[in-house]
Amino acid sequence: MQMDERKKKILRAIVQDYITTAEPVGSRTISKKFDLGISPATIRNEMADMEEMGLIEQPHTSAGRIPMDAGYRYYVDCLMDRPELNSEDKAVIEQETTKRIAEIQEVIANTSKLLSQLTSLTSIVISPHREKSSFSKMHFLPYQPGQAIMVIVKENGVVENQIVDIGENVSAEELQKIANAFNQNIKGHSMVDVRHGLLHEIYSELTRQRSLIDHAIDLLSAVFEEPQEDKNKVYLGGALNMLNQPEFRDVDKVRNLLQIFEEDEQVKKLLIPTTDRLSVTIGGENIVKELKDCSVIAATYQIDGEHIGSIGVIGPTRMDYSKAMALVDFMTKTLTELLTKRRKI
Amino acid sequence: MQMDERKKKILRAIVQDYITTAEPVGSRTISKKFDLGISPATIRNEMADMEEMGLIEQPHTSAGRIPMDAGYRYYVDCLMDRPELNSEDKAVIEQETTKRIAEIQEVIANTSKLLSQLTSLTSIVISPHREKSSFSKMHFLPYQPGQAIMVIVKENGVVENQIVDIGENVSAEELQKIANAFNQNIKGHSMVDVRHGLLHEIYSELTRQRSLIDHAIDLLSAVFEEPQEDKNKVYLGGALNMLNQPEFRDVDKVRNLLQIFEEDEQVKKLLIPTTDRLSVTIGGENIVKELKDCSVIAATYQIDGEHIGSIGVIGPTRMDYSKAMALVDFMTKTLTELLTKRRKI
DNA sequence: GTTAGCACTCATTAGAGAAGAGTGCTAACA
DNA sequence: TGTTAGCACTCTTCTCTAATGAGTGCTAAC
Repeated sequence: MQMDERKKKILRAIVQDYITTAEPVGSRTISKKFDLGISPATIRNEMADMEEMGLIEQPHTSAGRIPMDAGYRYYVDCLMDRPELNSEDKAVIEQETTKRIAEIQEVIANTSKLLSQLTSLTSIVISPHREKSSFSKMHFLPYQPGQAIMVIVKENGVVENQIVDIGENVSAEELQKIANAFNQNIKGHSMVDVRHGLLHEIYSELTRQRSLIDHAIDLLSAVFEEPQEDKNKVYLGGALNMLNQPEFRDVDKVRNLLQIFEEDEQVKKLLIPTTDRLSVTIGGENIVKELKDCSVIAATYQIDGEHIGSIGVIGPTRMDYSKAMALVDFMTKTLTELLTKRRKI
Repeated sequence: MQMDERKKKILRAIVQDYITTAEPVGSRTISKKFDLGISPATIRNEMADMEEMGLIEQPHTSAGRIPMDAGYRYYVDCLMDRPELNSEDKAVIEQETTKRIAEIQEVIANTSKLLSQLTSLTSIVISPHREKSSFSKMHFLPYQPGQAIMVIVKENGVVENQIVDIGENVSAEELQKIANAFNQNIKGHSMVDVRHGLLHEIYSELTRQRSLIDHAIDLLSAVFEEPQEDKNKVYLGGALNMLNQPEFRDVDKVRNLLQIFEEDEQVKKLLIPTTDRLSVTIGGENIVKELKDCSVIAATYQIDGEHIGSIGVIGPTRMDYSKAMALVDFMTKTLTELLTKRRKI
């Protein structure tokens, strides 16, 4: 069966009405609200066809139609208005993002918050992968007797530090030697590399200064064995917005949903980009099967052309795709811009 | 009216039964489950007395009794078993806290998680006040042409860093001079102090090296004017545990509750300690009136005897006070210990 | 002072009937 | 041949009623 013009108009009407009302849409409603110039009976015939095609369904015999996943998919791909940002939202974003912010963590947290506010959906932002960044340099600073501050500079401009025990009898000069050995060997390598092999090279390099080696290895191991805590940290915003959706009137559903939100690994799965551009995952297309009634709009943001994290929103399949897509798209660009600029601060 | 021994036993039975079943407790139930040696009729008479005293109430005429706030209060103050930790929980805590953890943030996040797990309630931990910590030292490290890494060491052992623009024509020696001026003047002062007055002293100190002053002031201002973002950060754990309580079968209640959890300021209010020791706030005693059906167990943790943050759990008034109090108490001590030890690492 | 017995209250549950929304089908119409 | 009006039918939702059951308060007996 083909989707002729009239069917398209009717499907479009069904999706749009259902998005705003969350009620099954009947033939009479369409005939009255949308000026299609055809009678309810005709609409009924067309709807029966589209039901056969798997685009819409009836919750029960005497109810109107609601879109199925395939119906939303067709709507998003073929029927929807071009996603475009309204000027108020744009103004809000620009106002919020011009604030100068020091911490990269905060930039991302703010992005998440803003996105959920504007969409009234739940936002997900995944921060840059920590292990991917490469080393640039390492320094030691004096702290207290027996301790030093180890400062690690990465090539992406992130600086980390840690107080380390060095033992009373290690001098500043010795520390400098360790730092030098370190700097010569690992510049440009990622943490993963270091942990998986380079450690040994540094080790053999350092055997020439026998007295330092034990300390050095201990220090390096301590730092690299640090659990990969916040690599790919997940920021969720507006999880509560979900509770305003009539889809989640039931506490059990709410619990199941929030449970998934609490597991970072699950949330990460949702944002795996399917395309290079804006990706839209509808209902059952989701990898996480518990979210078969939710849709995800996602995109990746970049630094210097490299995809380093993801950003997206999640909501019921019955969401305003056009608005959500416009906002995710714009926020992705904004975030890319912000992070690229940040590097130069 | 007086609370004689028999009334106490009955109230104790009501509270304990209600805590486990969440159902109103009838006179027959008490007579059967608890071996008090008196008939339901007698229990009914006593219950009528206690209802008059405002300790218990009936949800409706033909229901059993449930404790009122005052009833819980009396139970906690006079009737409850001494809060004592069971050995399994203790073992779990000890196992979890012996892991070596680098970031103070993470120590606190873990504490929060652990506490919610063991109590099946929602945990709240408030991190140390950032502005209160005093300066110890400042360093500059080379980074890229025109930029340097500024490392700030606080007296509580926290180290922060930031990449700063210094202009192409500032040498390493000049930076060192700035650092020295800085170190001589502000050691032992808090960020607030610096912002509110010391800046000028440093300024006049530095006038002797006229060429450096502009840079110095700029750098300092930039760092200190940074918004006080994460001062008193709030960590919530197991907010979902609340949804398992029959008290929150209703989505509206869930939303109201989670809404409060999302506002850090509200959550902070809950933990304002009322006593120096473990504080128990029951139902309507809460400042946040939306939580009139919840109780909060809270305590403050310390570094070197100074109260620097709070820790607690929140749950329905119908909670296992004894267990919750034992756990909060023990975790407070554990956290104090962990943080004190950390300073010496 | 304590207890047994009993009438009473009120929430909860199940079932029946009415109302309403929307459909599918058939037959008439252009 | 496509469109429309009319109508019977289905299924949900709401309301009302009756039955059930838990638990009480009161009274009278122990």
